[in-house]
Amino acid sequence: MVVRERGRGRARGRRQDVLGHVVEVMIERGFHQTRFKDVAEASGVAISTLQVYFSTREDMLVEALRTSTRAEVDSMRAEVGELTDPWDQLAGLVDRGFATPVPVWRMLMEFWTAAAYDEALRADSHQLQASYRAPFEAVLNAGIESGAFRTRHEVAVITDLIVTTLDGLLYPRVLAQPQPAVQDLRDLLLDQLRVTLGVAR
Amino acid sequence: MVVRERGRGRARGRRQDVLGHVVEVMIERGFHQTRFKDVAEASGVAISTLQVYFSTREDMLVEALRTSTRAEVDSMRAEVGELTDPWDQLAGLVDRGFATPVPVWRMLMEFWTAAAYDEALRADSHQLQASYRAPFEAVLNAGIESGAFRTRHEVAVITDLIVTTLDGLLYPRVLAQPQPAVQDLRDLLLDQLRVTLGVAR
Amino acid sequence: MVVRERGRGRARGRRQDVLGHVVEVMIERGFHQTRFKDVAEASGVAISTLQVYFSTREDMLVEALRTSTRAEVDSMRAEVGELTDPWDQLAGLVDRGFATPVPVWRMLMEFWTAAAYDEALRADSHQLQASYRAPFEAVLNAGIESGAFRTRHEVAVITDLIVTTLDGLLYPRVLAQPQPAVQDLRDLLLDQLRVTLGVAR
Amino acid sequence: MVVRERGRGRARGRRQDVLGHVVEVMIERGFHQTRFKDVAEASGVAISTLQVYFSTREDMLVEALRTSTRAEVDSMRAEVGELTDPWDQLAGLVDRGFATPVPVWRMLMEFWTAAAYDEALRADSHQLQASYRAPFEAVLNAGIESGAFRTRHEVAVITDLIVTTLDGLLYPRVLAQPQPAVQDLRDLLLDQLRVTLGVAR
DNA sequence: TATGAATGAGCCTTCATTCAT
DNA sequence: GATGAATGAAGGCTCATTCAT
Repeated sequence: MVVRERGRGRARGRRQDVLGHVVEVMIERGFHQTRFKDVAEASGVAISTLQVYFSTREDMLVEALRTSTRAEVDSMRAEVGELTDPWDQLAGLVDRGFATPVPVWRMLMEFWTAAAYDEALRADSHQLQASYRAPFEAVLNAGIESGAFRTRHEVAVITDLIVTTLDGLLYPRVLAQPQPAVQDLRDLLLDQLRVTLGVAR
Repeated sequence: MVVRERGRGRARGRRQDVLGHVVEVMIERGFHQTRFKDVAEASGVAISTLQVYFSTREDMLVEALRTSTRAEVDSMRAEVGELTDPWDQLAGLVDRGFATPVPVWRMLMEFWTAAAYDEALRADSHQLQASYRAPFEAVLNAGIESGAFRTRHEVAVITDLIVTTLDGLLYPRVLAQPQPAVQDLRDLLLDQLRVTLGVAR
Repeated sequence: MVVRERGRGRARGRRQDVLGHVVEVMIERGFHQTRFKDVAEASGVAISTLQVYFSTREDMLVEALRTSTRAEVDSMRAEVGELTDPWDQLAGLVDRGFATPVPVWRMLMEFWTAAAYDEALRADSHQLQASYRAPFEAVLNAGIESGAFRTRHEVAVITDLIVTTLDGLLYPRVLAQPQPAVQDLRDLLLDQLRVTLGVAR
Repeated sequence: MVVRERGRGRARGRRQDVLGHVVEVMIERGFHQTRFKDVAEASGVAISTLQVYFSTREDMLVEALRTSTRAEVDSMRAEVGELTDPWDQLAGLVDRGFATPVPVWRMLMEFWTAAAYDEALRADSHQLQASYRAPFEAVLNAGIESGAFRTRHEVAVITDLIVTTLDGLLYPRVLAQPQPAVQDLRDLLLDQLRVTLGVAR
């Protein structure tokens, strides 16, 4: 029923479209450098219309970050769930993390740096972290329960290690730093996890 | 050498002082939110004087980031070198990383996010990364040569793992996220490194 | 005549209602500070509907002032006429002026200040003044004809004195100035009028 | 020493000049219609400079009103003092009031209407009223003490009557209303005051 | 008739920068 | 060398108004 693009609810869809453009612009120019003008040009929507949609520039940017980061984590969580073997699932999650495209890293960078100066966004970032960690902890717990994993470390700590390492990829990827070599790093990390979880090679 | 405090030297000293204030302000307000006005107020130096010192706002901020990040890495490298046992040295470096104070993380965050949009700063960041990695690689190589470490992984990759994990602490610390539990994470990381390097508990 | 509440009549009634709200808002915020938005919120009518009613913001405000000031003077004129003794009538008019409530003063203030910058409103203000003066002149003339008043001054000038004094109350009342003391002022004014009109105490 | 128009204190004089232009513009366009742009054009000073001088538009307007109203009252008070006979002094003050030029009335109108919506200005208006009333009360008291005036009314009330009547001239003058006839009104007012004060014709 | 959607015009404000002292 | 004065450029925001339903 895309046909009824005209009528009272038309603005709703356009608003959503714009949010996508906001993220694009933000990735290209950075949070604080993103002007209404930029988004207007990128989206073809008049500045004043943007203000009707989002009230304030800050609100626009924040909403864009909120929705896109949430969507990103949701898509990750959806993507796993299909595998059944605990180790495969874990490795899948890790691989997903290593495969994060640079634009997504940039978006996260904008989100987190903005959060460093914004109380509300910081709270959001905590929620986001919890959402991101959940699948890891779930898989680890499932593996332990099923006997596939055996470890003397706490699930939370193992998750810490994985997630922290993945987060540590952000700047190297965004800044195109020569190190780390992701493939080798990924192999080493999984190697160590096998030892830690008592999984045969 | 207090003598050259007058003449050209005095201005140089004042300039250096100002750079410290620039970093302070930048940590508090963020790179793009740091105005001449803020630095003038923090340092007690008139705006026009700041411009005499640094020409442009961007130049001022970039110089401040460059010098302070370099100083930070230099101080870290100086701090090690005293221990003799390879494992102790490695653990020392790791502990140093875990002990990084939040303000330093914030400074790094500003540096790296700025670098994401600035070619020159990005080059700087590559140099900085090399400087930061060097002591880790040196210790690892020394340990291998002395027979203290035995591993089938490349030194560069092991360094990748350590450094990436440490970098991954940045946002959690800056954003005061509940996870990771640094102490436990540190223990797990060292545990795994012991296995990887064939070091007895 | 509730019947013509539907059709063209209903809109007319709603329009009238809105005019009342316009005056309310104008008294609270001032002529030039009164936005469509304010009136829309106060009246529960959509902005675009207001524009259908009144075309332009200025038109809306002007119409509201015109109708409300006229209504105010009309009500005053209606209120008198009942007393028979000329002096009582005159005193009644004066008392009515002294009893003018602050909101009415504010409305007049908005009307007159707007008129200072609007030719059409200024013409209205002249008409209004004439309407307001008429009862005073009528009473004075009647009193003179009946022999109740004896004076060597012209009726118009006496009216001037009364009306000007009453007008002079506007800002003190609106601004809640400590002076004048209205009761005492009223007594003194009437005292002097007795002398001027040759009326015994 | 007008010569040192250049140097550190140059801005001071320019600022004062601008305030005059602000009043001019305000008289012509009204308080709320006075834009930075208008003042910039009238004074030849750049908008941003105006903001350096006065910070905010509102501040600029308020300061202009404050200083000009004060100056106006001061000049009135200075102008009297020269006469010696109490009645002549009183009549002089009244005549001064009747002679108030329309631009001054407009300025007062702007001041008072602005004060109606601004707490701080309202306080100013109270002060201004006190300053304006003072000479009237002084003359009345002096006349009573010297025996030139004899009255059973309080000085404050007589002052109320005079000042209120004068204030009542504001809108008629600003709006060029046909009434009152100022000369006749002035004569009647003075006639009545003679009676009230027991002064022979 | 009534209203939601969209937009351009205009204004205040912040800020870096130039200039003169 | 250091600083106050002045200004242009640019962005956010408010608001009236037009258009389509």
